[in-house]
Amino acid sequence: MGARLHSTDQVIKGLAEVFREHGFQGASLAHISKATGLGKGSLYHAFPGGKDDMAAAVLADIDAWFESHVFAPLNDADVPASKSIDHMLDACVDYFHGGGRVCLVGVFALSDTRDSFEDTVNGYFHRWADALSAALRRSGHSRALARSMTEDVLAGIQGGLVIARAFDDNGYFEREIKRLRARLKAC
Amino acid sequence: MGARLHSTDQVIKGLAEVFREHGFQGASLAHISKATGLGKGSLYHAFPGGKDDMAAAVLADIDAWFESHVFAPLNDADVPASKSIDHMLDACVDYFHGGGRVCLVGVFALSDTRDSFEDTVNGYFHRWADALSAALRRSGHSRALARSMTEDVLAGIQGGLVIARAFDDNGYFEREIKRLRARLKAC
DNA sequence: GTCTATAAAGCGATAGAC
DNA sequence: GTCTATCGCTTTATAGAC
Repeated sequence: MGARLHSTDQVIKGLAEVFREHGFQGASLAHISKATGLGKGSLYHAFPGGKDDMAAAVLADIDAWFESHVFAPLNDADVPASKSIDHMLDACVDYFHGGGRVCLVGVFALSDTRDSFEDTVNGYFHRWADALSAALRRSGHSRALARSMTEDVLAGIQGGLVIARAFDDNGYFEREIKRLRARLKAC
Repeated sequence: MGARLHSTDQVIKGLAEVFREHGFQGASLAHISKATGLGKGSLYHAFPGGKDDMAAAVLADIDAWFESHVFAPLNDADVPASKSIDHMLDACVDYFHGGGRVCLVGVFALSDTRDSFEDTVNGYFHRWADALSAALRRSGHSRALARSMTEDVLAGIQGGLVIARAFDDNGYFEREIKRLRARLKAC
């Protein structure tokens, strides 16, 4: 039973949990009501647009977290690039619970839900890529190499999450992060 | 609508298309009926267990394709390891339409559908990992390095598919394959 | 702001004619 | 083997009391 946590933030956390577990289509209002502790009436009062509004709110929450915890440090010229990159990988391990939590943006990217949230999904990965590329350029890499490494790292993170979940093995994700860290240092 | 392609193989191809596009939950019998050209009665005659049976048939079809086109060559000691690995990457670009087609096994791994098909999902990636590791060992790498490279490659492929779809950019996947190919050669 | 009751539509699945 | 008609249930969403 949802432990009646009705602050806006807690509701969004509950929503995120349901969408991550069941995907957009599988997240029924019955599941959502149970996870948030709110009845349908309350949910539609808070999110007049229904599930679409709820998912948009969750995505905006995720986006804001990554913006402040990951993208901003990467873009900050006052932070040493190597430090902000290390911090990015630490933040990923934390955020994705060492591989036990899927990336909702990635899940949406793979589903037909993608069409409804195309700009948000696109923007999330785009800003991540731009920020990491900027940090890599600050650490002396060419534009082309920075871009290539960035693409490789984003794929490694998302793929690590997919396979960690397929194997139900968080270690898989953590080893992938370790490999990415080494590769980013070595270049 | 569906161009009345009622051979078993064509039906399974239609099913696969629907599951890839909409996921398991989003693949309604209406969609499935349209894509296969078969009515509900015919579908339940062919798949008495309903959607679960249909998805299982699709997964078995995918599994068989990879087994014969990818895993078997990788395991074949008579084929030079470098050749079977190159062939694996070519097969992936072909099969996933250069990044425009998602990996249904990966999609299922991320969804709560995973629980229903746990063994199949697990087995698919496990046999892939074992086959690639075997090829890498034949090409002279230590057990540990072969395993690490294998994990990195599988993550790169799956992650490349996720982000290529997020950006709607097949080039992303193809560049990731190129990077993996270079890394596998360089080691 | 939260709830219950209810509407209207779509769902997976089945029955039975052909 | 394929179809149509139908069942029973769940779905999203709304209305209205409190």
